[in-house]
Amino acid sequence: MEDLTITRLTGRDLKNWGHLPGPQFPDLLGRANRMQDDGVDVADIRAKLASEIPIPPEHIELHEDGAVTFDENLIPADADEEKNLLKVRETMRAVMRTPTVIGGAIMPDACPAGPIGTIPVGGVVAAQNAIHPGMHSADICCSLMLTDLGDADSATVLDAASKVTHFGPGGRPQGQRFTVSLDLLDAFRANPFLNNAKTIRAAQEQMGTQGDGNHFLFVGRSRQTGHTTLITHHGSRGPGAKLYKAGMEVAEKYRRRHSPQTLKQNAWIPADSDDGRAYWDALQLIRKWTKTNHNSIHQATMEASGASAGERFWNEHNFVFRRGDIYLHGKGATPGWFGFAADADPQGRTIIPLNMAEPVLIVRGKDASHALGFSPHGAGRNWSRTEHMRRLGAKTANEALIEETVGLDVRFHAGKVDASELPSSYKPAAAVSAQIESLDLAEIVDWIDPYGCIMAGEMPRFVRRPKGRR
DNA sequence: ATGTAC
Repeated sequence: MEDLTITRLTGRDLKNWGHLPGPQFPDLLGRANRMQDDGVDVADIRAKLASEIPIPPEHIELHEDGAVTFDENLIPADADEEKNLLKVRETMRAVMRTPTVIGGAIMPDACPAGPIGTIPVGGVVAAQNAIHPGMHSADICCSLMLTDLGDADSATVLDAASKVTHFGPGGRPQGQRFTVSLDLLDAFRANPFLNNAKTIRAAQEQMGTQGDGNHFLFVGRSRQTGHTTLITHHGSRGPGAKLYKAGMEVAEKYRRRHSPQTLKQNAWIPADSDDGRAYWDALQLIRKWTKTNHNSIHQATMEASGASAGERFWNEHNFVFRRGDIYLHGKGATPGWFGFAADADPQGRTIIPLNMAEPVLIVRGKDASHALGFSPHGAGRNWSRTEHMRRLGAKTANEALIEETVGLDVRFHAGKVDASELPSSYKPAAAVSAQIESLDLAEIVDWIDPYGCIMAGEMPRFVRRPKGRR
């Protein structure tokens, strides 16, 4: 005789049918049981609920190793540079496996940054319909701005700048803050990636600040015009760092769902999603804030020195640029095609610094296809900070500074010489200049010979407090 | 890069 006992449906049955546990699960099971109580056949119940089985997330596989290639625009000059190139190559090769990536390039100043598979400094990555927060660097919109100050006295300008600019961590003290447009702050509040109390506060407190590391304020003289020239280098400071973090978090959610094989640092936000559109908008707002940051320091320096401004232009070298549906990520790479930004120099000029003792190059990019349209952003480093200290040997940072910056007025805001910013810490400037031209990346149209500069200077190393104690 | 995870 047939057994007519019907076992009551459980969550296990639903899972066997393909349903997934979640907030909707109790209701789903309740409905299944009620149908069963009403005498509905189990097969019919299963069929009735089938439309509620979630569609599994689409998984996107990595590219085969070597399937997507990148262009090398780097001529190593010695064993150190050979070693550097090998490391850059290895990390770039891993980056190229990212599913969204369709191409890449390295610049003459390329050097590794972070674990294998992280876009190097001096790296460019092209992705289709994807924004990779980890590929525009944490210092979103790190950039340079130049103002022609005519016949202003260089010493007067540098002294004035020393008084008005701000280096080091954090923002300006109360009473010395620069104003930030209320419209810009409102726009921050309207963007889901920027509508954060700490981001807004940092945007207010850190306007008119330059941070640390390789950021600088440089005064020099143009070979073309003979004019005194002010150049600043910094990025989006705290607000940008916060945006970077928020972007990485959202990208990580997509990565886990759709491409867990992709390296964490190469996670992306689909550009055509709501998240993608909001993140793109947030990048443009951070860019606007950064431009204002440069402008405010130039303006304050001019007012304090009595100089009047001639032409002014700027360019970012850590950013994402859109050409068609391709998103070009530059991490330490200068965009070199005409009109890379609506507010770029109408003459197509961009700014490439080398080191504190060398002229800053003014170039016109050649939109070289073998460089994805980019040129380098500086001289690049061959060694880590510790390796550089080792190579200085018995020489103190102060002695090295005196030796390497004869005739220049170099000031460290925090007082101590930062050895990692000395000229000897960078690749030979001449080699980078030569490669810009020999590799046909850009035309050098002017040189701003150094008078002097201000940098953050060495700061005491940050040590985190032991966990659980204060 | 950032007062370096709240």
